[in-house]
Amino acid sequence: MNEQYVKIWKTIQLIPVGKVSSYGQIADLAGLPGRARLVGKSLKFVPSEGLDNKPVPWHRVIRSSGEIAFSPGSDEFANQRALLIDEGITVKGKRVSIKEFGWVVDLENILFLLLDY
DNA sequence: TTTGTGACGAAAT
DNA sequence: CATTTCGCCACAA
Repeated sequence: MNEQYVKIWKTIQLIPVGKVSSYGQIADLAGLPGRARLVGKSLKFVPSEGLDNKPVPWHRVIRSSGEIAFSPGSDEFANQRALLIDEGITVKGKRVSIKEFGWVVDLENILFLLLDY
């Protein structure tokens, strides 16, 4: 099991319902600055059963530009979009309304309590 | 070993 | 806005 992936997944589990984070932010919070691409890669292997008996809300991770990473029209795109909307997050086209719901910057304040570095 | 490719990002143009 | 350029780096060919 890849150590870095686990750290990334654990960090993603800290994103509250109704909020989103970016690949880069997750990388930073996971202690892997500059490794946004690695986050994307890890999401490909997210355990569908979850981790530590908790789900890994991969759909709450989007680009720093505020857009969903998948190409509009793909099944993956439709899937993520639906999951976000189900949580009450508005998505226009491929753009998530960050202005309304914002990034999970507060994560930095509670991170040290939940993650062991 | 070199090269191309990513669920990326920031800055410059 | 959109495009380019460069940084990052695991992985496959």
